[in-house]
Amino acid sequence: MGERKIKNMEEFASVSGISRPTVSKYFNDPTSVRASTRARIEAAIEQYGYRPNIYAMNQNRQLTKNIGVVVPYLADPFFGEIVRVIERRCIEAGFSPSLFSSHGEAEQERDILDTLRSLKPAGVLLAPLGRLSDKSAIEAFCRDVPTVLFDSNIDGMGEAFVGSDNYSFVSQTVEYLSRTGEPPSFFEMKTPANPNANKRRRAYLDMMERLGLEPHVLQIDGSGWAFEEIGRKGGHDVLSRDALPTNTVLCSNDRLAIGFMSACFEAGRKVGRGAGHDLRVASHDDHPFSRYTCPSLTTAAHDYANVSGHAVETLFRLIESGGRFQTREETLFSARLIMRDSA
Amino acid sequence: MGERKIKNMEEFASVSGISRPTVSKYFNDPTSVRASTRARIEAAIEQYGYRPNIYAMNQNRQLTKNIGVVVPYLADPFFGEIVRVIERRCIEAGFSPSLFSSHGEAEQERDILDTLRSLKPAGVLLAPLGRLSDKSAIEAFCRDVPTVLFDSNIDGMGEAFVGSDNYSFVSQTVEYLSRTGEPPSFFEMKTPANPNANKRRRAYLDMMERLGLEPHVLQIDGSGWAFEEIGRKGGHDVLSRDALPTNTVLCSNDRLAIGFMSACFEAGRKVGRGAGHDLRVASHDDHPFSRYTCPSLTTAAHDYANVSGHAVETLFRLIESGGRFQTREETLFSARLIMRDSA
DNA sequence: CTAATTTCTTTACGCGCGTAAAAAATTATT
DNA sequence: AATAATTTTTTACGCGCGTAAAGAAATTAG
Repeated sequence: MGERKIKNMEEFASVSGISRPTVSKYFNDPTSVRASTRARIEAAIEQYGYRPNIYAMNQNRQLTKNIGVVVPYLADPFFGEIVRVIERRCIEAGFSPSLFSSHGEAEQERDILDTLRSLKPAGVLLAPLGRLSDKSAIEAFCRDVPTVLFDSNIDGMGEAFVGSDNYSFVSQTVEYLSRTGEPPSFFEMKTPANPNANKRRRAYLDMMERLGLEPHVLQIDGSGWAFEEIGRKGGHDVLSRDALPTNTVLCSNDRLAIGFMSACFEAGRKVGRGAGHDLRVASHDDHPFSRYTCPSLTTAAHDYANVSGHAVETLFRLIESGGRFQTREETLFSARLIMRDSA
Repeated sequence: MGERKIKNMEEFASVSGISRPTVSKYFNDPTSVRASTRARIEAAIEQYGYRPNIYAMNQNRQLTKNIGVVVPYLADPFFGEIVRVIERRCIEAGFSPSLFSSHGEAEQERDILDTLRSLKPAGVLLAPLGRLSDKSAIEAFCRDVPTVLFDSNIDGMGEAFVGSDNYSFVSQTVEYLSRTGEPPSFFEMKTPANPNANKRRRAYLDMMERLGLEPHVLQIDGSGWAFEEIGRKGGHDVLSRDALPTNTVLCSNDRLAIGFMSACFEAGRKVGRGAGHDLRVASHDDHPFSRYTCPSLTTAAHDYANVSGHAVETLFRLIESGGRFQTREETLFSARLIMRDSA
């Protein structure tokens, strides 16, 4: 690199000694040209630092090499991790990921889908808001663009869903908690934004019944995505009303648990197991910060690596299959119980 | 919306009864056409749901309407918030933000700058990795693309920098801590990734000298972005070595403090002020989770709103000025002390 | 109401690349 | 070495839009 600046593919083709259509073919798919030709082109790229104009490239291509990645909420470190893996895999496979966050708002989600449509992506990985999502907008989008849903499912939408098996989270925590101490109450938001929450509540009720235990669901007020504050306020409410039937609380998710534990601390209730502790708290998700709560939070971990990895692979297969699957695929990965000090 | 599908601008122009060049002008800048014309075009957009092909639009435009937004680390909720504000403001101003995260890796940062170059953005908001950044790559990039740095500064690069005044963080916390109790030691990573860390250490040393107090810096091992774990390990090390000269610790940033407090809890040391507590911990950043540590963390808050708001405004001014400022601007916003329960 | 000004229409060209078709060159097969 | 199969070159067109220039139309000023 260092020669004079190449203006366009015509010029690049001439300095590299390869015809323009072949160069164009190379940029569309490097493996589609003979190895010796590929080497010459790559040497020239190295030497001249040429990159084709992506706008001109994508204008006529029926399908671009773009992949849209949409998450509901960026300030949740959970998605930060997922996105990191997804982006890396996309780039390795020769795609250009475009990242979008709905920031918890349905209107934003709609706008993002609109924007994505005009990006003509080869495929989209979409983690929808959930309950708040404009279902019909998502449905219409999925009809036009090959889409794999992840994290939270919406029945029938997209060609596939990849996520965690909520039942496996709850069954493990409930089993563990009731085996090692008093049975848990279930602490959750009254109107949860995420459909996973409903699955978890049902799993809780089911597991308690199976174990022959009396279920007890604590539904707290609050809406939106400020889970910690909702958990804290709800926690204070529950504690002051003395609404806990046992000394064990199972939170629907870690962020709620972080808030709840903060309320416990403020109310002078000691969280942990064994002598000298007032109550046990456990939760689900293995949020990146759950290791650092005081005490560290016993939780059930997403199989982050498999969820993100399999979501990407599914999308690649979908793209290769021309954007449609015969039948909608649903893949759920099991959780892993992480025993720490809170329960 | 609901009529037949419009294929291109030619067709849209004819159904809307406006000539194509005028329609083109409208999409480039809606205010550049007469109000009555604008109304007719917008009615037609509404009716036919037409959106111009962004690839064709951007191909010939010397300057696109894209704005690149680059953050060093997505899994940090701090940046999630910043990005939310920035994106909203960009969209309101008629730009299309493209979000990128370096995920803590210099190579990724370089690749992102490469990608951004080919996006031909009108401007870029860049929060660099800091110490790890490939300075020469950033410098070369800033020469080609109008760039405003934010969060962490690199001397002389970009046309402007917008961030927080690290001195104001530390001076407030040091002043508060030494006024209300024993003077603080400063707890930080030996080789911090972020240049803000160095400014904070110097501010600590300076403030302690001013107050006529003996400074004491605790530099702990570890590199990378897993601050909580580094803080926890370093915390255990410091506590077990009995290396604290006073009962007060000031952490360089909240994530480190979260780890440190986790170590304190594990070691049975009670954090907080007043009787019955072993040590006080304070920190800087007002990380979204700092309210929910146990005890809640006393810290100095970024002026999030002003930093993100002013960064965007500065970039808009820069774009309007043709991409160059006479002299590099530096804007620092002061921190606000948030007194909670940890100190 | 006329003149000056602003806005719009008409016409026309080009951007950088995708892509199709036919011919030429290269490589593989027998 | 001759034939078949693959890959590349040549030639050519078009995508959807930006944009420039000249003239027509609409608006504003006087």
